[in-house]
Amino acid sequence: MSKTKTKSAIQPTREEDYPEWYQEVIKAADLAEVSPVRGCMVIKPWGFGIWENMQRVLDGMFKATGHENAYFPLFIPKHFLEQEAEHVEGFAKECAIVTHHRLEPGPDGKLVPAGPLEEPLIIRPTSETIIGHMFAKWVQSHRDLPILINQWCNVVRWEMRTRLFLRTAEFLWQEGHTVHATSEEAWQETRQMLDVYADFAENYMAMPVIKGEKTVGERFPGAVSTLTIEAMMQDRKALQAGTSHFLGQNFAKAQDIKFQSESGELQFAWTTSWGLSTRMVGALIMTHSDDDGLVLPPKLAPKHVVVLPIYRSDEEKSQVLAYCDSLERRLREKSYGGVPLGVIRDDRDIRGGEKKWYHIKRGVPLRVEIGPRDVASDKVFVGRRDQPKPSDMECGEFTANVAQILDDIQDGLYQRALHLRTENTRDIDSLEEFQEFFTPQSENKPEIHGGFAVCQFHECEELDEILKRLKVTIRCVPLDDQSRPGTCIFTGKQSQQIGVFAKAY
RNA sequence: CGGGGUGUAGCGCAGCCUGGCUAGCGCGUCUGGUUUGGGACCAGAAGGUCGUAGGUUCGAAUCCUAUCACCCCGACCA
Repeated sequence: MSKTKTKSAIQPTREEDYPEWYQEVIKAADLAEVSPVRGCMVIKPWGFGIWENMQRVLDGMFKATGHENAYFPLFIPKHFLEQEAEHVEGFAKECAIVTHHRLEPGPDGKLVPAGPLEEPLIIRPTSETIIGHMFAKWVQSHRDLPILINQWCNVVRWEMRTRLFLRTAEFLWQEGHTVHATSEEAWQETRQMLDVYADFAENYMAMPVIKGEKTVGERFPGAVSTLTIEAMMQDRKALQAGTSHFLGQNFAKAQDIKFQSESGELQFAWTTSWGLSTRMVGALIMTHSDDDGLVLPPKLAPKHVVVLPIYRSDEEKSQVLAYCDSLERRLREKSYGGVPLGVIRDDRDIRGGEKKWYHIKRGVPLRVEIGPRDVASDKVFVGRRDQPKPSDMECGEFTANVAQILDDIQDGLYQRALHLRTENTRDIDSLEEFQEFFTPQSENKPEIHGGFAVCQFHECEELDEILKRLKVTIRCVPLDDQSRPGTCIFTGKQSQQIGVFAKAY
């Protein structure tokens, strides 16, 4: 055992080459693959199943907080994007543009674009402008407010680098857009949705997050304030997992979203927007998976239990399968996390070991192996994805406790992730220590190092340069920590706030 | 968009420098057999316009030119 134990299902291991490990986990779990289209991925059923669960949970949360779903066009007329100055500047470089509406055969027989459009159409990188345009029509009176809208859709941002789920030219997300009569109410909405995201991350993804505010440099283009949830991946880098923006009156003024107040005067409205994308699937992978492949938090797993019948003769087969039928029936009556327990059976005619590893690599939380011996003793052989060794259980005990076992896995994953973050978060009060913290031992092939550094700081150009050199970014100013006066550890200037610093995706 | 690299079977690669029989290897696939509470073994088989277009040559995966795509390092980013 000790001899073979060193070999993991995924190679390289996290320690050996984290980025490569990440790619291999996706491949081994059959979540997605690169497409023939530059920068775009194909999400395969197992990966899309995770996203569907994310959608289901989040959609429920949005509706519980009073939001409604709607749909707006994929195309945005170019001049819409030009309305808000900072917004244009932030997104112009990464826009895909449609300039024609027809194809015609060219001289060499190949199709060439014809019928140029009078005004080019931008493929939405985000929908503030098109939705704001509609809002301007919908809002007349204070009685029309608030407007609480969410849309599930795809967006395109023409990025240079591609990493499956983390950064692709096209990705899926939800974007919430709301309009309010007062600044206070819009702020409250911005905070509320950040809390919804944090709730989702911690209680469904089992991923601890830090809630914070982005600094000016990291803010959403056009926003007054951007709130974020930041998570630590297993390579100790930070991943921005969701953002909620207080847009103030910037977009309302740019797009003329006005209403008549109770007292009859015309006022600009206050807007917010908030979004969370398929990047969360990447976050989930990098938070929990191990050197044997994907590990899924049960609350978002497309399936919870896989039943693996084991038999040789036809006689054994009928016995074992009958037993599986009855077990599966009982399991399907159960529910977990508000949905029926997801049970699948794998009775493909392949070797048992191969089959077992197939499901380990895909991250199915529970494997139940049933052979003639188990049938005879009314036991099941239960393998938990979060534990190396399977164990025998009374069949009745298993079916009675399956939800609790899944909860236990869910909780264990959260605790493990929280532990990693706690272990690798450090309060730092000198530049020397900061540099040491973020400098790998070996320069050529940097080992996993660093983490979250919590430091007193003051935003300025000098700080930007230091951070750029170290490839570190300010993740956020944590909301939980009250601002406190002190000295910037980088420049010695007066400082009013502390920040979380990390290398980031 | 700058700097570097790679395109050869479904996947991973060798061959290229120094041009030469019918382009190889590993994994996977298929067939047969032996196995069977564990990612097995043996034997056999299928599968390639060597990224694309042009050029040099008696002869090009190999040399030259152009082009496209992808990867890595920068700049940008949910």
